[in-house]
Amino acid sequence: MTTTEQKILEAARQVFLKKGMDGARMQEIANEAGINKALLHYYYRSKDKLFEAVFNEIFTQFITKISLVLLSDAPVKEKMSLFVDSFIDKIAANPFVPQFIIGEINRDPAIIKKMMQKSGFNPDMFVSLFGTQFKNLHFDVRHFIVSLLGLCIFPFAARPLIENVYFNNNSEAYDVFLFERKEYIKSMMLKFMEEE
Amino acid sequence: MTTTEQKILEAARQVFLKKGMDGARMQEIANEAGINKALLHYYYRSKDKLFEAVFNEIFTQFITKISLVLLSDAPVKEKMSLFVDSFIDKIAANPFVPQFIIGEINRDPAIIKKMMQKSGFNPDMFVSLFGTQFKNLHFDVRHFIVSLLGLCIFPFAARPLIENVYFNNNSEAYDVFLFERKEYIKSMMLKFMEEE
DNA sequence: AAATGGTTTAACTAAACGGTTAATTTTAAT
DNA sequence: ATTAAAATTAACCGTTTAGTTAAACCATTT
Repeated sequence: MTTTEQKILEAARQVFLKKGMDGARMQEIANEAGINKALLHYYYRSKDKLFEAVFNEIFTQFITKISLVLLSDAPVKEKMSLFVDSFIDKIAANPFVPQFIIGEINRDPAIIKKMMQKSGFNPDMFVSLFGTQFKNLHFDVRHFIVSLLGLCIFPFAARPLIENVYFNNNSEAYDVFLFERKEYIKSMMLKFMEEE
Repeated sequence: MTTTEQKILEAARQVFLKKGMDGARMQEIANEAGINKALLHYYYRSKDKLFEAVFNEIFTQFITKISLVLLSDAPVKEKMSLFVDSFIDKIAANPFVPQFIIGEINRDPAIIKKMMQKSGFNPDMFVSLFGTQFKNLHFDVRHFIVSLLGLCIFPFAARPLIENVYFNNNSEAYDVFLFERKEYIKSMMLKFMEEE
């Protein structure tokens, strides 16, 4: 059984994910949840508050996914492979998430601080933990992680464009491309990480 | 001397770039241009038309930049280096462009077709021309280009987040990071392209 | 100097928006 | 069964929004 509050959050999640804060309408969220608009304000006082709840949920989930694998103590190459596989699977299951997060942190950069402390993540944690794991390599940890994220996220965020240019808007063909992508990224990074 | 029409387009460009279609307000564009709001409708009938003009300008400029280097007949490794350097410089001079394009093509994927034909670019052109240039390598052209774009664009699109997590919101430090990025991407791709 | 026609403005309109209110229904405790 | 609290709704409110209108401006032409 799902409570009304959950139904609202789920509906808000769907609408906000697709349309973003600026494009979303309270009425549409209410319709999606199958309730009256006033009920949104009953449970979440304002559009801002409702959005914050949705963003927090999505952001926390996202950053948790990123950190879980990376904070494990597997060997770096193996860790990288694990990350690519699980991360791309995760995005494939929630394809709107990357573009949503990217859009909203650019709309309101201040939201990051708020979410970081709310979700209990400490920026230092990332730097130090990733750092100690990777320090034996001559790679720059930050560039390495940013590269990994960019390689995984970009094909989802820019999907409509790439799908048009390279796949003639064939959606199934693009799904195949996204599936192949895991192996491509892994082989690319492994070669880069080779010591010769 | 700049005409009112140009002033409007320039103002609209600034506002749309920062806030996107949904977040932009005609009044703000009018203020930015130092004119009356009705004048916007005099030159560009509607918000949609004005946005289309702005998007077309930005998109055409963007895709032209991408294609110019890639369509040259330089050797692939050299071409890749040229591309990374010039592309990152271009984005650094227009940091809002990537996020803007990504956001808007997701909001309205249909806009891509419209822009493609308006700007005279033919999708086939990319596939075939890139293809013939790269076909001697065992690399998948599409994955290769998507990787290159992701590596270059992502640090700009996700700047607020990365700047917070890795640079404690030190903007100058992040500019250095972006500058370093050119060399990092090039060395990464060169190693990947090596035949052993 | 009167008329013309493109340009610009202030004032206005209608619709959409986020949010409120007051009343009604449902739920749960006594 | 009665009552209080929680949940839900319809109607409404004030504001904001894109877009319109009619008149004023201003340089050229007649």
